Amino acid sequence: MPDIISTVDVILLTLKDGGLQVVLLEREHEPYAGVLALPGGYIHPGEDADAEAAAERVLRDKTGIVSPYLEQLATFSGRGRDPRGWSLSVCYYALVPHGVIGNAGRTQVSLYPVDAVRGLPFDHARIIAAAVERVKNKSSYSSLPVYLCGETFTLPQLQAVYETLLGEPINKVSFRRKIEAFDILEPVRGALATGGAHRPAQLYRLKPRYHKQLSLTDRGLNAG
Amino acid sequence: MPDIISTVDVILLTLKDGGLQVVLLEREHEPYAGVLALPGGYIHPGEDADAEAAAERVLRDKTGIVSPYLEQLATFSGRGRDPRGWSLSVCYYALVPHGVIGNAGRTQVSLYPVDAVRGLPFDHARIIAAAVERVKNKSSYSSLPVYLCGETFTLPQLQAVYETLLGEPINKVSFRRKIEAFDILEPVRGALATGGAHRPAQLYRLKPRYHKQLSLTDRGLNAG
DNA sequence: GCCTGTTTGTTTATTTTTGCAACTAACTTG
DNA sequence: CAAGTTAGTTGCAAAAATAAACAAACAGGC
Repeated sequence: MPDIISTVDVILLTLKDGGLQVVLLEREHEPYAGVLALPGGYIHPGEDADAEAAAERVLRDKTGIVSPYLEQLATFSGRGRDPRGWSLSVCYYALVPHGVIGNAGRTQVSLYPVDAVRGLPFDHARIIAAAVERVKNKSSYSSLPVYLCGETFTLPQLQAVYETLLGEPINKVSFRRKIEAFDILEPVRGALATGGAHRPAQLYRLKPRYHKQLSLTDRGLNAG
Repeated sequence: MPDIISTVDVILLTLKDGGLQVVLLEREHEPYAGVLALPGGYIHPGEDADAEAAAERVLRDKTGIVSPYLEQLATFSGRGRDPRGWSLSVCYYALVPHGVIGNAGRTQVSLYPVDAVRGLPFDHARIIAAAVERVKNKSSYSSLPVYLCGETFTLPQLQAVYETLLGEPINKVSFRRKIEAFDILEPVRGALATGGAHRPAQLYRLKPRYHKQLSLTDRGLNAG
């Protein structure tokens, strides 16, 4: 019986230049050596407690990044994915503010707009599409997008993040009502003075207990 | 490097006696031979196009059931799950009307209330809990529960299904509005005459094009 | 046969939520 | 210090969800 190639892949997403971007790395080994692909690697049963640990290891080793939010996306498998044979990849997606990429990065960590990636090996294009759909979908009823913001941020900034993810404008007061209902943010003393020639906005940060936990709404963050 | 045990498991759920029940089978082989567990088995790379095909095969071979709705739940993996070593199970959940269990069943196919399962091997209890949570969660904003109903059903019946899944009563007109908005049902000529000493209810069935496709709402099917 | 009980399905009214627009606040720049 | 700009709030109208009341359609008993 032929063996199964067991790997993990990480879809590391961030928001930059008004759109979702994904981290791609040049593959070191065959197949597709030198080609841009998702960070991934074999599961090391001796080293990894489980697949999520493997994903964390791969992400850390290949990009130097430790993401506060890492969630299993799905497992992609089958005969045709990998020229080496029947393969299985447990995929995880991570969301980070784009500031941490490049700072903490060790090798060449480059970002690519998710709509513009082409020529990816394996089924990585499909995997990215699935991750993007999941993020957009989850953004419509949860606090997920806060993981794309930095340590502190203003409500208008957060609203802009939601709007780019959802692809439509949101009513200001509806948005603030929903975020308030999540009850996951706390104001930081000291407003955002950033060179704006206008009233400074209040800075917020995630309440400590929500650092790794999402908040959901049963009504949805609708457009407006 | 030690090898990885790659399997699939199927959480086959149905609604019976006012609650979710799961199909468990006595394991044929070690470890835990003779113990009740989820239907599962090794992935056969030579035979299975992908993990979902493996899940369909396992379900068919072990229970005789082909489920119209089968969705990947998640992959559970790690060192401690299986006494044989580092293992990985891609899990799928299926929803069927409880009528098809036992009819199509070949061997001893038994149902157990999901709240009352105890002493399961591996991490099957956790897997079932995850599946139940997924089903309940998805029921709050989708047409998923129709897969628990038979070929035809009345709106009050469907509402009862939703209410047991969500664990709370739903307002009648709100419910009908939401279902209407899904636009997935069509009336069947001829009302439900079942021995009720009351007005008979209209029978509905899934529109053909929705036989395998969910319909979502962005507002949620709230309680009432 | 007709009254009663029961459940279905619809209509009407009330409350809640949402969306919009106008408003005030607070800052920078000229 | 006036003008411009964005932040944040308030009040109101439109829409939607909920609740209650109602009407329809059957079975069963008298």
